[in-house]
Amino acid sequence: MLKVPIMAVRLKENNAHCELAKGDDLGHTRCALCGIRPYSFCRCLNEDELKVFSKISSERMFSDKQNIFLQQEKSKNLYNITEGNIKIYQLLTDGRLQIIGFLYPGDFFGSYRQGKYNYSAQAIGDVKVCVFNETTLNKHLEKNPKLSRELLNITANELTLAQDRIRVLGKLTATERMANFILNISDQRSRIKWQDNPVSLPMNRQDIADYLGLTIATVSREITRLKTSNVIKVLSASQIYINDRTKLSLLCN
Amino acid sequence: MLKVPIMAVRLKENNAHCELAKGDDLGHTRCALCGIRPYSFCRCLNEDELKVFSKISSERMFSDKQNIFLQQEKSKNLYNITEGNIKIYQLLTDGRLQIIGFLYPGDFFGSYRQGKYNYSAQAIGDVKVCVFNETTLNKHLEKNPKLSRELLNITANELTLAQDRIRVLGKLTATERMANFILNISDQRSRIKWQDNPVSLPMNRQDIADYLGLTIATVSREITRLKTSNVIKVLSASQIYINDRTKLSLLCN
DNA sequence: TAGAAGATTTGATTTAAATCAATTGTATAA
DNA sequence: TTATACAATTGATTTAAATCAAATCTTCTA
Repeated sequence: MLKVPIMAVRLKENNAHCELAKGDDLGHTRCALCGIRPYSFCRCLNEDELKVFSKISSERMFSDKQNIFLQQEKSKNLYNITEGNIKIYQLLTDGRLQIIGFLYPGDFFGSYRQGKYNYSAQAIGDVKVCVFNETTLNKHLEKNPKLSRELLNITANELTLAQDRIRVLGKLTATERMANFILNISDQRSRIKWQDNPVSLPMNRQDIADYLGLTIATVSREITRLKTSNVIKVLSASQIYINDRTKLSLLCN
Repeated sequence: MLKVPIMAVRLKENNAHCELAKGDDLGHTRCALCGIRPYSFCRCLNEDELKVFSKISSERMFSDKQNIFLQQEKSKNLYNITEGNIKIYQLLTDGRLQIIGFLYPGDFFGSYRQGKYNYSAQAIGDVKVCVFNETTLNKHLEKNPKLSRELLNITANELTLAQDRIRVLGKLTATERMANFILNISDQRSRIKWQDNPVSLPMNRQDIADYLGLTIATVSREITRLKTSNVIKVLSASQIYINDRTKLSLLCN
């Protein structure tokens, strides 16, 4: 594989100068009003605990392509998405980029190793997140075993998803990866009760390529193949209608 | 990628008819004598808690190529390795196989989703494991927040390692994957205070290939390349001496 | 110790996906 | 509406790794 230094330029690692969301002064009521809670780790908390939780967290907004944090930074915060999508990615020294995951409302992120984040995180479109100071949240976990259990369950589940991705990147063909991707997006959307067909893709073709370990040209060709074989309809670049879910499932492996 | 049905035969999914390890009747003292505890999730327990822990767990032995469990099985147990190595893997419908990870003494495994294991687990050589009934362990976690926290930390760390593997399989060349692999094995060994140079590889070339998303021929060629460029010495098929760790690190990416 | 079986290496050739290079499609602003 | 920039598609060619196929090297057993 040729290592193109040009790729290093592709991603502007602009520092996050985000603004506080409106209504943050009413912090203790924020969680009570949060619509994504049923799909988030804080769902295990009761009303009183939620009031405390509102106080130890704050809300921030980011706009398209803004970085929430970078991989090399000292990890100070943990995050929970309340609105929009983010991508988490690792950047190689020569500019190659691997997208580890696309995250949705309710997803918790900010995992670290030896005090540094294990990936960079960047907003795709407008994003709202809940921010927790790592130390504060850790202290809170000591006092609140329910929350530790919930986080353990969520993290263990994330791990199984990461393991599935290892299989996809290690063994599947371009066609299989693409089929998998579309079905996963659809499943993810239905999990949080969003329309699962057609699916809208918040990310562009380059992102899909960087996620699937392919190139933009291959992604485009595979989408065309799925279209030609009537498995999907491409309503617009970012709107995909699944015509034949059974056929799509069969293509997954 | 051609899908060879022959490969389905490669792996005999022999059911695990394992024997109880000697001394299991002395259950309550087993943990106290366990040498791998400092590297295992049970390290957070005090002496009294360990006695209880010895009682809710049992020890089992497996020999080379025996399956501890299969992916499609209902998950009933969780495991901790006390001796030897195991591989966890996912099998595709057409026989292709992806090794998710090689596990070492101290490693905890048996993660599941919707009541089924997320991978199959097989012994590489002789193996001793600690077995926990899932329900029993979960009840124990309720009573023991320290243990939940410890498991959370361990699982979160596993997740970061899985994310690194996603990068490796998504973006690295065969040479880079091989270099990474050797360094990772060396690091893993030094973490549990084993000799980190030369490293002995418990797995064969086919396993390495299935782990790195390559073929046996490519793995062999890459090892030859590293040998020819004096980065490593191949003492025997399974004994690799790292001649130049700096060069090896540079090859990683 | 011979020889059989299996594991590993190495060589020749093919191929899936990458790369390079236009071209077409789609927003945004003048 | 038309230019402009950017995103996505498509075509031609290259290439890294797979596949196919021997040839060695190990290990085990008779």
